[in-house]
Amino acid sequence: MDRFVSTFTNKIDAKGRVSVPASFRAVLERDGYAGGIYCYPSLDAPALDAGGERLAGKIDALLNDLAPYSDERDELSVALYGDVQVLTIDGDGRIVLPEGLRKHAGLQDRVAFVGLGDKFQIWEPGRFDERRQAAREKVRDHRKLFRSESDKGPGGTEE
Amino acid sequence: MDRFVSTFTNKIDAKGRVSVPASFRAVLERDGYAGGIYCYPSLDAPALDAGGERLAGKIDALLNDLAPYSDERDELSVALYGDVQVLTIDGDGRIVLPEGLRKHAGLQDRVAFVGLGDKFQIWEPGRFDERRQAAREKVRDHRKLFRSESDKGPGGTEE
DNA sequence: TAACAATCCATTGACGACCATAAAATTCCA
DNA sequence: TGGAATTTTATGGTCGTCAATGGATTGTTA
Repeated sequence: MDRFVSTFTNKIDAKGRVSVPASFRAVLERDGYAGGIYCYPSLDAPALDAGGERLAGKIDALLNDLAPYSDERDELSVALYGDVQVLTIDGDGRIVLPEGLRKHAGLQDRVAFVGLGDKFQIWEPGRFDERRQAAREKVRDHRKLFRSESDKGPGGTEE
Repeated sequence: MDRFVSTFTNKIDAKGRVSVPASFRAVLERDGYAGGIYCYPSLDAPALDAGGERLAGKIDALLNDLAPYSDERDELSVALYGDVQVLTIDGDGRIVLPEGLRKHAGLQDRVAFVGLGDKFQIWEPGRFDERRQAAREKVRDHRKLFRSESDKGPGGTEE
């Protein structure tokens, strides 16, 4: 297992600690884990993006694609790096979410960890449900991409 | 046998476990089985879609067609990865269906496994019957196309 | 020394591994 | 062909382990 998959909802305790799902921790360790996870506010959602070294590498790559002194790159650099927090994982697999991050995602007492393949997001569970409903509507539009293979009639051949 | 065929109805026990039909397990092992099955809510039915590595590969392929950091991809990722559960099969060939999935399909104490070729669906038996009735209505309209088929239904094992 | 952060310890509840039984299908043999 | 024996499959239960959670204790710094 080398991708973040599935959704897990955990509780924030009185001291602001949350357990990172065990399966996510396993992925992080394979992913050049260096004692902490990179976490920053999602650019287009009331959520947090998080991941390990691979995610950090992708951010670098994204910025390197932009012209070195462009306004666009400067703004994106600030937007990404400026808000990045390196959250250490304690001995029991928990992290502490700083106030700024909690506020951006509207986190109260429970958080949803949502696996997205090479990164994962942290959502307030209620908001995530709303977003998921909306996303499913859109996937419905792409249904045709699944159709061609799975709806073939009897007698179809496989590879 | 490398495709999921037939319908089997099994029971959910007190711990939420269900036996995956033996013939389906055989297909999964041929399909690059890696310890679990991928399962998510069907987009257009009160049922669950499930399959092995081949199905997971299709999801990846769909996402890889989209621009890496687009909003569209993020949304689809949430809908697909976020809803996907990796269900491990225990030593006796059983899986546990999490609450969220059970709710979407309206599963109570019995489930119908419906083979669809390269994936299969999981239905609440009553709902599946309704759907099959509807399907028969349509088949009746097109009966001329199926002249040669004399007696049997969808080929299912029913009790 | 008060306040806060990091580490350690304890409880509990869920899940996985394992075993036991029953029903059904298949094989084998008279 | 009939029926007994064996294997496969479905289902039920038990027990141990680990993850999630809550609380305590130590350390650090203003």
